[in-house]
Amino acid sequence: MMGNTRMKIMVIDGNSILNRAFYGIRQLSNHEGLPTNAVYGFLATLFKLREDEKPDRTVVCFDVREKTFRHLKFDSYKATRKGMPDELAAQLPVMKETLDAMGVVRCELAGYEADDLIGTISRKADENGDTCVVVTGDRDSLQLIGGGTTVLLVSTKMGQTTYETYDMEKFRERYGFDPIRLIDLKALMGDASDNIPGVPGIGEKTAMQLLHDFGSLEGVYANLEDEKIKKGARAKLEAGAQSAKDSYWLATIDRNAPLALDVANLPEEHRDEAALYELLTRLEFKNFIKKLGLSGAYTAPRLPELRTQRIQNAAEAFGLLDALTEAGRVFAVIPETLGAMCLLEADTAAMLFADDFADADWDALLRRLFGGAIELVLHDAKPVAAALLARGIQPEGIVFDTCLAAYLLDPTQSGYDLPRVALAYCSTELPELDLDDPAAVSPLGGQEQTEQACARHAGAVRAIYQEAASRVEELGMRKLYYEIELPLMRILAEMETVGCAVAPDELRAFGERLDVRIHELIAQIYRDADGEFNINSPKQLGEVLFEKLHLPAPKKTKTGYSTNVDVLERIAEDHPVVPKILEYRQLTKLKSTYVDGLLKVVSQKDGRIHTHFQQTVTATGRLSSTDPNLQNIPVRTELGRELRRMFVAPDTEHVLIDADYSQIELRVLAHISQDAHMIEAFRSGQDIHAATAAKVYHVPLDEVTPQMRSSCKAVNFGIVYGISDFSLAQDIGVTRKEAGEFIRAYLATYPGVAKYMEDIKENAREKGYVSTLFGRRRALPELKSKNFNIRSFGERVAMNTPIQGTAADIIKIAMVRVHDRLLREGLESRLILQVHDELILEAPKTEQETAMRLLKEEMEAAFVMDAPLVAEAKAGHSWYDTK
DNA sequence: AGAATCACG
DNA sequence: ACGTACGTGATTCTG
Repeated sequence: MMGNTRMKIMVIDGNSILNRAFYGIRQLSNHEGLPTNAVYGFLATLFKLREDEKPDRTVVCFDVREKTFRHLKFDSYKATRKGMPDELAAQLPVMKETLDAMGVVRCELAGYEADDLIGTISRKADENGDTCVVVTGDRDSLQLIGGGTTVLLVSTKMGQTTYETYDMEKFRERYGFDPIRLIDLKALMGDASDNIPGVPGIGEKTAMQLLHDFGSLEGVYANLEDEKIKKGARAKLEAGAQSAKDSYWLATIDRNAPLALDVANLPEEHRDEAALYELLTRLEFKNFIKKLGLSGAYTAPRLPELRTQRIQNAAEAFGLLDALTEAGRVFAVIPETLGAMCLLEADTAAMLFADDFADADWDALLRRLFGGAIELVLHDAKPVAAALLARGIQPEGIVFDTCLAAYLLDPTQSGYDLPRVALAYCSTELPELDLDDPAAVSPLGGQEQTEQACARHAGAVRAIYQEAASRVEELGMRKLYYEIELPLMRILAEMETVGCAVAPDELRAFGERLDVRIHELIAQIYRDADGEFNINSPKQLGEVLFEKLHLPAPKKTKTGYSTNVDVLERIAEDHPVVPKILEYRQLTKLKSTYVDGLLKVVSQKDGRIHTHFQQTVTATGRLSSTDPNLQNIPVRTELGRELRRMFVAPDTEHVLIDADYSQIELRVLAHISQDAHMIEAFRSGQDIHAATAAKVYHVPLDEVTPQMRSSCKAVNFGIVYGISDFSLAQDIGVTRKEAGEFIRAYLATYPGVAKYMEDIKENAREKGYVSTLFGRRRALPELKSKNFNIRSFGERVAMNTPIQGTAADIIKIAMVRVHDRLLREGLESRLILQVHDELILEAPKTEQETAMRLLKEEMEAAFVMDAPLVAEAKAGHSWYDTK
């Protein structure tokens, strides 16, 4: 049976591919170069290649890291041979375990490198009449090409992995000689990276020429007197004869390693699904679990079996809710449409669908459920709360939100949807469930499956709750969770529901004005550039500016010329088209992102804009705003600021009230660092940037020039971000050295700040995390990275997060206080927006003065600091008018 | 899907 | 010596 059919065997250089993945990731400065990412990269490569190549068998070869046979002969070789970094080598066991679980054959042999094992396997495969695809990142292996053996070369550039198959033909085309002559080439020119000396003085050019003329190393030495060899080269070849011989031997892959592996009878792959699922779960490689079609069924289920109960009768439903009032916490899964509910208490999950009830009954059921008498635990409650508010139902009784808890416990995750959190907290794979999909809840089909799935989701919410609630306590985040984030969730739901009134006609008119000017600019730009092109395309724009018009190109991105505003401003004087492009950029930004973007999201129902505040996105604890983002409405340029005229009070009986904190982050810095000088500057009510300048320049306050103030303002900002001389120099336009001096002078002025910056880094390194004054945490594994860039980033984050995060905590507290007090005082004013250090209310004019005073008071009293908080409130008909 | 750009604090 | 400020989201182009 064997030997009759040609097998396709894929042989992989495990060390090479793993190393490649590791350094590939490290090249990307904003990626964390964690060794497990390299394992991920390796497996990704393996899966992809097996899909593309469809081999019958796969073998992965590894170096055994001690002495190889080459080391025995050449000490120098051993001394400098590049090994695998220890942290990566530490991943080898788990990787080998994974391969074993997949049923992939592994091959390693003491005293041999992976190269030699691959060479030997490919030779044997060839002898058996099989074909062999060698997968490696190492060009040396190209010498193995021939017979049934081809090489698939893997390379990584800028994090992009590319694959290239080399067969005999391709190699000859590329190199101009046979693959086996690669050895001769190395013998002549050497290889610094592999510490093969070659012939001293012979480089790539000469070596290629020699091989071309004489075919092989032997040929070269047999024809040393040939006239084609120049005198100098001849002398070098004579002197380096022994080195050439040694190098030839060093460069040769051993194809006769004493392998125990029976290449003719490689076993069929048998996957151990349970082990593989467990491993991939531990590694958090969920993609692979999905890709391989594994499921949690292979692990012992962590969640108990639940009974499901379908309720379609109104009396029974109200009875259930009465019973739940007496019971413990109820774990609920409810879609945003409010069209169904799954309520888990003890071991029974009750499932109710709106379609089974009269509208009035369903409404009453929702009111009862959220009436406050039942203690509800939900995952991601805000959308449900907002939907209830939109229906005029007050969402009471939500005592825990597992999504919010998971965010507080680790705010750096990329998302917190229930399946993801369930996997992280209780290794449970949840079935798909879309209760918003009318098909799932229609009486026609799939109901039972939906019930089961829903019960499992509710079960997961309970399991997460049990774990997360205690961890919130353990990490000292009880107040942060129950007194800030959870109440805020409800407030955000209200803000989203209320929305913000807009003036769409004025917005359209503004858009038309922009359009007129944009079209003028397009015509002028085409004329100036002597041709049409897509101005929106940085690629085409770069070609026009820097190739066609020959303007100096000051900077490049990884894909080509940089054409950002910094670059264009530097060359604005050099050609009349540049200022027009700058203006075009500005106007099209305003038009497409703001005018068109905002018009698209004006509600059909009430003509207002309802943003969504994200409470579980940022790593620092700030909110973010989406669909639309109302936290980045232009203000810095006069033209952009015009857009704020479109955000208005709904009628002449109302006003907008806007209050913002003055210098909240610097005040937090002063307080946290306890720097006496900075605290004093704030206490005395001075302009902080001017006061800083007076101290740094040693001049009286009234002699501070605008330039001096401006530089110090830049440093004040830079300090908060974790400054470097280079970036400061870039920002304020001085040399790097001057910027460095400036930072030194600044830190001498505020020694408490200097000490804080050092202390926080050390503290973060020791503990592995930083925290805000209110106990919000952010883990910082980056600080332990060997990669300078990653580590430096970690240090800047360690300096910045406590400041930005504490400021975020403070304004959240202010929001809760403002909201509570408006309620307590029976006012109709409503919070509608938050922009990091700014709160906006919509208020009846009759309440204007009261609300302004209240807003300022609550914001300033949110937290008593040594550098006291100051907030200024202003009122106006539009957001523009509150400046 | 990712890169480039630019809007905000 | 390294490569260069923290945190976001939307739009557009491109492979």
